[in-house]
Amino acid sequence: MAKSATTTAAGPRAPLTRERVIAAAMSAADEKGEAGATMRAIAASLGVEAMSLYNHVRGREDLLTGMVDAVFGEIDLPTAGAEWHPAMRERATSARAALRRHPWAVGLMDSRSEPGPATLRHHDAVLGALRAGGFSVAMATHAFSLLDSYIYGFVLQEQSLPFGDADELRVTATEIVNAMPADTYPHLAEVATAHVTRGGYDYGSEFEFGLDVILDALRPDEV
Amino acid sequence: MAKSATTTAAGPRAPLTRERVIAAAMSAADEKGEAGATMRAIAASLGVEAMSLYNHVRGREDLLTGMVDAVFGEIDLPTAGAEWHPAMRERATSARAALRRHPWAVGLMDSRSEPGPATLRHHDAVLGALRAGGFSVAMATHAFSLLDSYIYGFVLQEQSLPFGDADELRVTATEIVNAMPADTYPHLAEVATAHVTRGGYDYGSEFEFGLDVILDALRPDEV
DNA sequence: AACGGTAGGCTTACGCTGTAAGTGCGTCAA
DNA sequence: TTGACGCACTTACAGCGTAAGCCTACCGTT
Repeated sequence: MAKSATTTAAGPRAPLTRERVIAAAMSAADEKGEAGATMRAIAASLGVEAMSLYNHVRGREDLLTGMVDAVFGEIDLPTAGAEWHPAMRERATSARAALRRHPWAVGLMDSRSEPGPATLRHHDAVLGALRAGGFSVAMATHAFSLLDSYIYGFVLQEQSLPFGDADELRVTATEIVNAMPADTYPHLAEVATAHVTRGGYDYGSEFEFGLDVILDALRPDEV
Repeated sequence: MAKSATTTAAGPRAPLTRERVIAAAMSAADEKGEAGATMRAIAASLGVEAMSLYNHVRGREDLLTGMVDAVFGEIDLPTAGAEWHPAMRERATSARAALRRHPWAVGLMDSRSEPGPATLRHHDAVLGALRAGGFSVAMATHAFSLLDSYIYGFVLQEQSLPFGDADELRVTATEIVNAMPADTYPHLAEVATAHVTRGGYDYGSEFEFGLDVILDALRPDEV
């Protein structure tokens, strides 16, 4: 079908690369969910057959690992000379944004144990910012673990909420208040009622709250 | 094959139920990973054909949702009259233990938006403990979100580490120090070196550190 | 004692998945 | 001009979730 154009001129098809394959897989997963990003679907979006992908990727698992690494590549690195406190704040916000752009990423992380180059670079930069801020090696590890746990966990919760924005929350909360037998889950009902009456609540603002609690509790150790 | 025994006596096969199906699926996933827990494999472990499961479960998605809910059912509820601080501490430990027993659970959570009854009961009890401890509705929500984010995120990280215990960490750290081009990831190298020389570090203790930071930063608001 | 309904197994079949294996073309080096 | 090689292609297969329909053992009624 595309045979006629294949002459001496520059090929009618951009060459496949590992990066292009991973990028196509990410788009497919963003649009149709992780399960929708099949080898055939990814290949089709590149105008190619499924098996051609295997020239650039070891298999599906390798592809998923590459996708996760690419997400880390999208997170802003802490600026070189900046103060650690605002730098960590910005990084956390950027990380959350990247993980929300690619909702499949968090769910993939727990099954991947070999970090890619972008992941390593990112981790190294964060540790560096903390060390430069006066954190000891041990304390930097503590802080890093705590901050990242919070970020990943928050996004995980955020994605499993049955509502997306403030309006949907209001609708959902109303349904809950009406549907619930009133005293089976009294405290959930209390929270739901508060949101129905108050409204305008965005779960996203919870992220700021927790992040500030953690950042204010952390500080470099002077030894 | 099992035909002969089918007489008037009590049936040779325990009746299938949703609970038995979910329990079998959990065992299968614990042993062979989420991907290994196929409908056919689960059915086989119950001495039944795959399609029989559909009499008790709407489909694979429904089954996975039930499994996640069952994991929440394994988490200890905060004791009724206890102080909120130790109660939250115990719940966090119990939650981490349950999520570690079933490594597939965290990865499943982000794709499931309808909480099951055990999940609701659990959430209600935690909110109740905080409210009883003097937290306002808003503050209880903050605290809950922060604590759960930390727990989920920590387990997520824990599971994607390329080592399991202190010994494996030492081996891995040694490999990293030896294999790394020394100055591509200087701060990672620094941390790895510290672990090689010091040793005996268990990542699990990081959990305690972060948990205490958060618990100490939280307190009920007196309004 | 005989009967009809129903619950809950079973079998079959379909489209889709990841991927092993082998084929053939386009390009570049000598 | 020729040889080799990279890379996309085709074919094929086992295993997946599940729709549809069948079959039998049980139970309440008559």
